[in-house]
Amino acid sequence: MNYYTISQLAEQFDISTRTIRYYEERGLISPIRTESGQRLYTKKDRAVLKLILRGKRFGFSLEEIHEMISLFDNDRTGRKQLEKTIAYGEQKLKEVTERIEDLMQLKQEMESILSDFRERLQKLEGTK
Amino acid sequence: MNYYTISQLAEQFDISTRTIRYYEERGLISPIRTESGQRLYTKKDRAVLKLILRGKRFGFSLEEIHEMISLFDNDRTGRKQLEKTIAYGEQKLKEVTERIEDLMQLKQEMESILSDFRERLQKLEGTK
DNA sequence: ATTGACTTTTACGTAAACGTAAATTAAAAT
DNA sequence: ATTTTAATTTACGTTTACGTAAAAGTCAAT
Repeated sequence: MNYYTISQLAEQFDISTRTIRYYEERGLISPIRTESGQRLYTKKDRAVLKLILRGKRFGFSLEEIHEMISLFDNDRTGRKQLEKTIAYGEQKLKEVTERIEDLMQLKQEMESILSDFRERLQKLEGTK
Repeated sequence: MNYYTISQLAEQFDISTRTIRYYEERGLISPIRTESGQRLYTKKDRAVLKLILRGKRFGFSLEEIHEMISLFDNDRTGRKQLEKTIAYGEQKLKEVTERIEDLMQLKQEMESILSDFRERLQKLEGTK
């Protein structure tokens, strides 16, 4: 298993190193360190970063993303903990589903507006 | 046709009046005024506000939303303008489609993680 | 007519999510 | 060995999207 440096990840995702360090400040990602203190990122860290960026694109706050990440990498073994995690996950799943439906409606509207514009353009072309 | 006051809209959408005035500051919404200067919102204004809030839920910035709104209420008649508007709309439509696909993938992943957790819970229940 | 609820503008404050710069140290390249 | 490039921490700055408060005018109800 080999590692990524911070600038490699920054380049891959087209974000700044500051941004990556900021996510670490906020507890979202935890790279290991070399003896001299340099950060090294595993594939898993990379995957987490990808998750963070995806969450951001959907308008989730870093705090929300933080919670969702704990859902993913969490080793909760207790029954109570498991139930809590499942309940939280179900709620988030519901939110995601709602967003999808919402977005699909938006898509519909945009398509109808677009076809309206296209029609107008057709008419203009006709009278040229 | 009758009007809404700012606090009526604020209540309907569960946002502050400050927020609505801020959207106006940014040029996203333009209510008419009474002689004394009070803002009055039409149904159309209400629809625009709804659009803004939806855009926000999807993580669009007010600036992006502004652009998308001009797409909706815009009376562009020139051929060049129409073509530009259509091109912009198609691009946004593509973005929305990508987001939907992205979200559906996220949904899949969450579902699989959840079923994994549920399985674990089952096993725990079994050994009780 | 006056109280109370609502609205307006102006303006300063704030949290989130970084940007940017400085000083220092380490790694990579020549 | 020494330049160049990349990394680290610290810390102050900035933008977006509002919150909050003050001062003053207005509308609605009693």
